[in-house]
Amino acid sequence: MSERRVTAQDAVLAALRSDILTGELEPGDQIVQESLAERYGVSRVPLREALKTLESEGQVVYHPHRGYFVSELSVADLLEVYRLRELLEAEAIRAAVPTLTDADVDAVAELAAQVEAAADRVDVMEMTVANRRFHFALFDAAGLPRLSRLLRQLWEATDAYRALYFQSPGNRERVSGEHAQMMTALRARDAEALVRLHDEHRDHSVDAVRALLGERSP
Amino acid sequence: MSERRVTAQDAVLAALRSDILTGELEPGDQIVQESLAERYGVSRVPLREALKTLESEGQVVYHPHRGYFVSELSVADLLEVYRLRELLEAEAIRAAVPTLTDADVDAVAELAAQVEAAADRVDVMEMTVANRRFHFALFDAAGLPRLSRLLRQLWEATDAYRALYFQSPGNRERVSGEHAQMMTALRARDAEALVRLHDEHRDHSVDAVRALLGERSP
DNA sequence: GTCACGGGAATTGGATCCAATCTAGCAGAT
DNA sequence: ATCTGCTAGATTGGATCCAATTCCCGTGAC
Repeated sequence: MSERRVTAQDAVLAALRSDILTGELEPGDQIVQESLAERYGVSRVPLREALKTLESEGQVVYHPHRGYFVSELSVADLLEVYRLRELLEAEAIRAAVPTLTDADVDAVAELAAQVEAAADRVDVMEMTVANRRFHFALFDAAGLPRLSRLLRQLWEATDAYRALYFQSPGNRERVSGEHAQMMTALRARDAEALVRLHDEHRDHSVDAVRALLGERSP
Repeated sequence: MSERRVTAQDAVLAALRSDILTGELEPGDQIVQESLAERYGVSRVPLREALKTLESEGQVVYHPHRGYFVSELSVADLLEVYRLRELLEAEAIRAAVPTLTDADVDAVAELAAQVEAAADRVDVMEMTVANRRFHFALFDAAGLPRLSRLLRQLWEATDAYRALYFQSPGNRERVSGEHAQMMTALRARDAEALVRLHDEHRDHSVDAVRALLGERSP
């Protein structure tokens, strides 16, 4: 994972994620391999390998002999993602909090500051990335790599909507405030409070994303 | 999923799973694409696509320019898999039980009978397959497709060891007995009892698999 | 007007070929 | 003896080409 990105399939995978996240590729779109490969400047082989990993994450769906399509997230699917996140993130936080040193907590605080800085600059893309680093710093600290991986899959499934969520100034402000509360609980090593704050934090975003989904496909 | 298997990559994927399950490909082995492709009678392209999906399931690990290797399951990883299964299966069962009709319960009972029949015939491979159908009939009834998919991934990660578990006559007998108890709880629509039985059921297999792992890599 | 049925274009699936990278083994220096 | 640097072989990564399947659209029968 941390190996330097050299292969074309990795570059293509990153490009695909970005295109899905920015809406360049919209839910329901067929992915025409020939044209996309040309756009990325590679052949179809590495593109297809990247698509296979996106398929297993549920970001695209595959129909043999018909091709890959950007997944359409239904409301039911969205709610399921958040329900599973609730379950798994609580587990991660409870496992992580007791193991964190003061230095670790400071590092997490630094990441929270980066999220806020991006919010102030109204850099939505950077905020999305920083926000993810902040939350996963906590999750990864649990030392349960499989759990981390499952959570990454679930987060990626709703990446497109999270970026939209950060578009609104009100949401950006709320996120910063909630992160600050979470840091307080974290410094107090109060795992249960942190879980509760995390749940509220997530509930706010699910409400917003659900509203977005509703207007898009009524 | 349920589309008929026509493409070579699907066939190769099934073949790879089977080879890993039977130990034809052992943990730690490098997968030499050329020779494996030849053995399966296909070119390297569909093989590589199948490997990509196994990679995302954690069945194989991938190092750029070095290749794919069959994953080695550490004790820590094993315990993590079972810990996550405990969490997610409880959720699935609680969601599923209230929705099941009498006909559904009968269908599950039929699957339990198939497991027992395979056990009596000492058909380990068939027992593995039937056992999986039995448990997932329950999980899938929750109507949470993402949850089902995560559980499939977790089960697949330990498939190789489950087959070993069924090798022992004692284990086969215990499994049948525990399934019977679970059916009783299911008929009573007692989700909590079912969750508890499921946990015990799982604990037994984790103990056995842990013992296997221990003697293999001390 | 609707439906069934070709037939050709578009698209995907897979095979083969070449380039890039890694690995193993040897030669030589220290 | 050990370490370093190099070369040759093996292996993977990617591009191109051909085959197989699907899709789209026009034609004709009713």
